[in-house]
Amino acid sequence: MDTKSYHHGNLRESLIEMGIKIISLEGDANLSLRKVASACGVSHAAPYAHFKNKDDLINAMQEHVAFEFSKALMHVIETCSRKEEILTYLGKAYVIFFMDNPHYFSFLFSRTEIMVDFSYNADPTNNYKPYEIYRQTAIQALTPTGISYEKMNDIIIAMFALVHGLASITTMKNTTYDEKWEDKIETILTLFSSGRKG
Amino acid sequence: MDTKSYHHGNLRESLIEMGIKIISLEGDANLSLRKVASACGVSHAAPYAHFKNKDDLINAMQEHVAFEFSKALMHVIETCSRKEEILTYLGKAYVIFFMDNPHYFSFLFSRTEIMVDFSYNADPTNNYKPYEIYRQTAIQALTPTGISYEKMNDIIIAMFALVHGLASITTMKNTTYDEKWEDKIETILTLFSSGRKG
DNA sequence: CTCACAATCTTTTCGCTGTCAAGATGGGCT
DNA sequence: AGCCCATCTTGACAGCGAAAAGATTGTGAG
Repeated sequence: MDTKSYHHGNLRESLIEMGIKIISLEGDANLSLRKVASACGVSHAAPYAHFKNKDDLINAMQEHVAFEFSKALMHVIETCSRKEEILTYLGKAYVIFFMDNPHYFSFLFSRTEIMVDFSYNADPTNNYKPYEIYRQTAIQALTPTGISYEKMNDIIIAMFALVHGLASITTMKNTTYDEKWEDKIETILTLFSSGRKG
Repeated sequence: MDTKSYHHGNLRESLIEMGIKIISLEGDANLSLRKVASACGVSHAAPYAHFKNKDDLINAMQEHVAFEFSKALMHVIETCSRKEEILTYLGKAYVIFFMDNPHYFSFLFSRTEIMVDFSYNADPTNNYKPYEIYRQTAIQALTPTGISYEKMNDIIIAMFALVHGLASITTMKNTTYDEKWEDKIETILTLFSSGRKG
């Protein structure tokens, strides 16, 4: 905060937040270490006291955004009153998070961290990973139906792919859709499960 | 071909193909005009005789890959003998195209060209655009079911999002899945329609 | 045939970038 | 009080996209 002192005092956090701000406004292509440093009122090499290199800063930024994302998902899970439609609301929150910040999508999912793990021996402690959140919620929602574990696993992957695909498409550069399209998300998300019921 | 002559003779096409080769091997982050030029045995400014700037070359590369992609999809449509499962096979081809070349996915769908157009007044001449190919195939496949136009439209968007989401997930950096996971794609793709039937 | 033109390619230069090395600063512990 | 060392600055270097200016050569008009 004290812009005059030689030592910034909170540079590491400031760099992360400023970097995310730039990403959200201009996208990853326009992110440079020197620009972030300058925006923090600091010389171009100052970041190297806190991060090994540019990729190291980007990883920290990604963790920060991923945590915000998981918070948005968890909030829906914890406050949803109609548990029978929780997968629809969770999916809608998933899509809307990225519609609000389109640049976050490619930023989050094109980096080194494992955001999705479909392998049989996936780490169950990946609690903050989007697919793991969706998967555990879906298991709770689908278990009462008595579907076999194998089939439930496939269904969850399919529903997650549908949600993730909608997020990918709606955040694509120059993808066009009507204004009321956002209202359609819920309808589209329910198609899978309603189709399975009827 | 003649590496000694002052004039390359086929530089424009060579730059496009070499650029795509670099993308497929190293991803877009490692693509530079100078590297492409050097790989073509030409000075670093030579590309400017054929392309306005780097983005112009990238657009040409994207068109080239998009055409290859549409060819792969059209080939499935034209050679599919079991028309009742054409949407499954089309979706599988969609996913496998990008599994074979993971770097193509973000490259194709993060650029300026409109690859997906969900608006009501979408240009119907976008025949080579992936969503338009999928949509027209789906209309032919679903029309006999007698579903309303409105609902069919939503269903097609949902199925396309599922397919596109699978492609996005399977090509994500560091996404892990078992070897036999590729065999599961077909199963997962059929879940939507089989759920709707049963 | 020749010769000038225009397309193509090279060289040079510029500002920006990531990264590293060396030095300056000053908060906090002994 | 004085030293240490994390933090920050300055300066340098190679690689990048881009533009300007000059070199080369295929080609078509005469």
